[in-house]
Amino acid sequence: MPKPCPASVPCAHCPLRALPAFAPTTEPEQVFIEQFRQGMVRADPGGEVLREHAASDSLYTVFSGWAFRFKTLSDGRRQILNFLLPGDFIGLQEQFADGAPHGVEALTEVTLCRFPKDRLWSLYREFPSLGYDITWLSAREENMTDETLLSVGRRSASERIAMLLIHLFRRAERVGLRDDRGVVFPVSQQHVADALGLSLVHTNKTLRKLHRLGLHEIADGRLRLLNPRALQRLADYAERPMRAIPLL
Amino acid sequence: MPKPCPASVPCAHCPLRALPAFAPTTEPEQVFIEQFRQGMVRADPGGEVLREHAASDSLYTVFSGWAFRFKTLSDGRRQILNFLLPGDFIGLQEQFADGAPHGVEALTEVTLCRFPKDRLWSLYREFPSLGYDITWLSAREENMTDETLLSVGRRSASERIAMLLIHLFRRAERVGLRDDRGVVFPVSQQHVADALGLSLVHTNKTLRKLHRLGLHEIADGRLRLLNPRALQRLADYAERPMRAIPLL
DNA sequence: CGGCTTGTTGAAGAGTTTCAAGCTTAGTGG
DNA sequence: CCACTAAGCTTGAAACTCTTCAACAAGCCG
Repeated sequence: MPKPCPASVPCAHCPLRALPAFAPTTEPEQVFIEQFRQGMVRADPGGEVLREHAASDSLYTVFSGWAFRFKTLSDGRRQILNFLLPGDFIGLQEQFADGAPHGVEALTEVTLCRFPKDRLWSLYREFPSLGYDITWLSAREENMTDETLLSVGRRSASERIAMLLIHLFRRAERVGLRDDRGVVFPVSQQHVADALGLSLVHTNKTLRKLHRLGLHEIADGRLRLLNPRALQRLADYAERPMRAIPLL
Repeated sequence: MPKPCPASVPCAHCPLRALPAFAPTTEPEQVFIEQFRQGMVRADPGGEVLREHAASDSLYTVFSGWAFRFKTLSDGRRQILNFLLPGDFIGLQEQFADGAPHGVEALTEVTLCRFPKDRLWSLYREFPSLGYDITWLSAREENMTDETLLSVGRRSASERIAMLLIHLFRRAERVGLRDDRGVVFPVSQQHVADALGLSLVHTNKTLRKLHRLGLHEIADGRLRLLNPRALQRLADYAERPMRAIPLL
């Protein structure tokens, strides 16, 4: 679904790998990844990266931009499962199901590194350490989904929003999306609503309330946490140091 | 936390492996698993298998009985993330986090096969195919959590309950827990409520409503689906053939 | 300029929670 | 053998959070 991308950054010069957020790879690993990769592709804002229920023959790593995973009910109700930022791996759930159990849509322009699904097994065979890394990424993603499930199941609207803002801020910050005006934040209120199981109207009112209380500010596609402490208290969120994670 | 278990079933005679629900393992794989395993342990109903936030040095596969994964907020609100049935793998999320991001509690008496966490990497190195299987199990679990997130975020109380009943029925059936009186169902209404992000009272009323409509019956610790079609329609759930899954 | 998307607000209504109470069953100890 | 207790299930009523409906404002783009 994503279109081919003219330019292609060699793994050796990948700006993501330079970030402290990502665990270092060995030389042979990196060489393998480079030849395993089938070039880069891109998708426009709102474009489909993975169609729900459809089969795909690719796996991806987000190189730049934002996207999200989602599921829909037949009458159109949509649940966003997770937001995808640079470094995130896409398509693993589909690897072991028949037909993508969820869709992936681009939030901004997104560029992706593409990998062949049918050769994943060879990766495990030839580089067990990379297989281990993929499991790691999978477990990490599950942890994030679990946290969201806790939010949606047991937190109030204000608490959910506080949680989401902190969480996305941290994640964006880690991949270098922060400057003195906050972090890039291409997420509409409709997306927030769909991610938290809330209606658009109530999301708007709650967001306004937190803003009025001076907890955060969203302007010009950027998010700033004005009172992180209060947000953390509201969300019942304990900050934990984040480990460096693998990057395929 | 679980206690040692006197008897120990050798993998070669494992009754689970005989079920069509599980993918066959090769002879050398099974030999490896057997020596990788550190015996069997058990936990009583209500007992802790994994303590939330605590470190553990074990991974487990459920051999018999029911358990569940959960997270709690500091004021006690609890969200059940998933139910665990025979064949399910426990502890992978913790492998890559510091401290268990969720707890695991026994619902019935549970027996588990225990594996050493610190040797997981050696499994990938020596038997990449088993590493691949573990990733598979991880992706499958994520799929289940995603489905629950869709339920809790976007389905009404009746729809959620219909979904849960179908899903648990299917899973229990697959591991041989069905007879002519339905499937074993050791789940209290409080558990249903905590799994679906509902209050106990509303769960009760909704459950009664579905029962009054003749959709299901829960009695003597057993669940029977009296009108699976109607339940599926209500839950907007499309039955898909389930693949055989790996068993460690 | 008109059309589209996103954000904003008020009011009414529905679904769900909370409070409060009683019921049944199984287990325990006198 | 029978109180007594504890856990789970059940029900009605009141309160509240969140949704739906409806309308308008602001910004962007062809």
